[in-house]
Amino acid sequence: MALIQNTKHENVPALIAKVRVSVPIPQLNSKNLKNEFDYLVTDSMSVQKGSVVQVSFANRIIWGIVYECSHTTEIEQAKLKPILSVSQVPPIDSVSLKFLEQVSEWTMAPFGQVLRMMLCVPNALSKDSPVFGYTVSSSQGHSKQLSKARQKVISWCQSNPPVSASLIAKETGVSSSTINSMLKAGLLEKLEITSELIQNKQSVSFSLRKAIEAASKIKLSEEQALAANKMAADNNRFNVSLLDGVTGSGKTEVYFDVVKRQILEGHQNLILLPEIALTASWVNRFKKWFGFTPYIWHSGISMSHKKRIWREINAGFPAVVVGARSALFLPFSNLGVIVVDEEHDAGYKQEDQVIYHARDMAILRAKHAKCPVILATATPSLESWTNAQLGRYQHIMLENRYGAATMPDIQTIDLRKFRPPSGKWMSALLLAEIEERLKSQQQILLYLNRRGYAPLAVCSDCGVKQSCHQCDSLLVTHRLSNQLRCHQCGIAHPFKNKCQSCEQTDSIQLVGPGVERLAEEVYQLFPEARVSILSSDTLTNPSQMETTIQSIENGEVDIIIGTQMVAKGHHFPKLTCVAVIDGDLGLSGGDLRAGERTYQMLTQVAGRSGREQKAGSVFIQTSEASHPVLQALRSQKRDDYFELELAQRENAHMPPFTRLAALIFSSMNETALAQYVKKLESQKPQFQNVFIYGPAPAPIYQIKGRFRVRFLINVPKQVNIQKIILDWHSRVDMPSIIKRQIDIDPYNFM
DNA sequence: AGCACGCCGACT
DNA sequence: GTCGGCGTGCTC
Repeated sequence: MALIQNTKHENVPALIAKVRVSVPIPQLNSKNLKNEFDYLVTDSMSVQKGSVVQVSFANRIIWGIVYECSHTTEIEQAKLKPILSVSQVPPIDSVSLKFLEQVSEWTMAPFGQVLRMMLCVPNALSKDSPVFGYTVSSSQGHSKQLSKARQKVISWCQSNPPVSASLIAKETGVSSSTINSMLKAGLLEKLEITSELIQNKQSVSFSLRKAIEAASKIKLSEEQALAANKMAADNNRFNVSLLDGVTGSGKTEVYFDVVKRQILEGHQNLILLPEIALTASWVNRFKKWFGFTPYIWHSGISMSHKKRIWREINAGFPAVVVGARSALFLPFSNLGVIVVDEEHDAGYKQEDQVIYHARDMAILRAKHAKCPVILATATPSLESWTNAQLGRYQHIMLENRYGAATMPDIQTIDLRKFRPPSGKWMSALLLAEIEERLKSQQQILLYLNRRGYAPLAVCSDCGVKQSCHQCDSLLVTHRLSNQLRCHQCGIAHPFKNKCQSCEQTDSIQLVGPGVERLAEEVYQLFPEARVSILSSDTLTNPSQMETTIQSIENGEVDIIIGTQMVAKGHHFPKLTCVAVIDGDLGLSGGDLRAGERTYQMLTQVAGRSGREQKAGSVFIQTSEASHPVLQALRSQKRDDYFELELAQRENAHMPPFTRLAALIFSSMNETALAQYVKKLESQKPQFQNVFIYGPAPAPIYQIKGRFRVRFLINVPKQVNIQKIILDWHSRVDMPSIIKRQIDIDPYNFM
């Protein structure tokens, strides 16, 4: 933190100190773990730890962060370059830096790559180019006769503060060349205006408070208020609350209330959502409560908005940021509370570059910022639920739906007893229920988590299942686009009804249902009904999504057919019946979390039913009606199922009782990869309770020409898995043609 | 990340 | 014979 002092030299900037700068490059280098490089400081600059500086690096200019001041260096003087400039933005908070360090340590990603996530808005760091505004020239009286256009401009400018030419042109309806010529003629004067509103913490805080006061007051139920008070009571230190409320219980409003208290205190607040598709209706709810719009942060936000948000957050202004997982890496310096909504959602797992789980990193961030975290969900992850049971998290339950709404009644339909006719997917029992709802004008949601028309296309002549050439996965038939598509890599072939193997024509048989095929069945049986299909194939952009959601809310749709994109977050007031077409989907398959995920998904879908006055019902078609997941759903005894699942995990020595890490090595060179991996295998650490499985070909062995081999490590929770991996790998030099990917706490076992 | 350097296929 | 493909290596 030492400020570099001035030297006596007057004109020539003297090189007076060496500092170590961390640069955002994704290179992993065992000798330089923090991607630090030494630079010289001239006496005209003042830098301290956290200062954002511009340096010349490998023939280009990049932004980095000063990490160490006034130190000695082993680098020869001639190689050292000076820092080019210091950014105007305040130095990055040391708490933020510590957080980045720990993310890098935990995920084993290079520090530079983690740093890059924070320095992702270069525009925010560089100085703004000056912005000019125009006013009526003071020096000159208008001696000459003015044209109409010029008169307009003069009178507009006289009664307005100086603004940009384009704004004047827009306001007065003249062309910008008029303004230019007036400037030349000396009628207007150009002067620099401050581009950013000159604001400070106090004024921002004041206007947010004003907005909240003006917003309509919505009353929390007694249960909600109790929950909010409990969480707000323990406000100014690190703690985790699991806000565990049934679907429709109004969790959002409860954490809104906590956030509101923090904003009134002048703090910054971060609310994470698992996907941006949910934000539109969420933001509307927010505005109603707070009377202002939160800062929205995700990959689609424009650079100019990001710049403004980044700067205000870095300057410590009070704010509410709602965003995707990347929002965690904003330079917060004044955090009040972090909320992780839909805590259980797999969308929080970042699977590329720095591999992390946003929920876990949010908790880490809060620990450093000494602020509370709220994990909100109707279906906690087993990890969080266990932590709550053990008392590590404060467990806050909301057991009732908001207002008059009650929980839906959940039944299973045994497909072995009530088998639909061949090529059809809805049982007679279900059809009767649908008919009844249609008569009384209630909405029905048919849930089938399968895109397209049919998941399997098989040749009736030679029996070959049509599959993808690059991916080892089956091709899905899409009727609406008349294509065969691979859902793994996205490749699409026109559907020609010709076998890829024996080339027989008209031999392809389509097996199994997708949403398109289900829609076909619905059209036949209920020709009068108004049907809408919601899948990522039919709704390709947010505005399409909006209009469809709107038409459902307005009651312009009778039957909704949807994939998992309808399962979460939506509130359809007229929807009273949810039918899960295939409740077995997802229960099978060797995935560690298959049961847990199915439970969460079905609970979420079921939760769409009966969210207002009319009671809802849910029907799940299944041929495994006695499966524990379905039993738990029927009896609405979630915790019994969790206990059962946990017992199984404990038995199998699996998370949350142990910790996993997946290591994937890949290379174009198959033999070099095999050799390296064999060496690694021979050096496997031998500890009690540390299990290393592999090497085994990854489930998708080849991607884009790279061969992939995987190790899986399983250790007791208290073991430092990162250290084990590091020690192990330091024993064998990795050839540079091999790439290494480390996934701590993997969710995806592909 | 970028960007230069370096070693093997299709071209005037 | 060269032009340029991208695989590999380096950056204070």
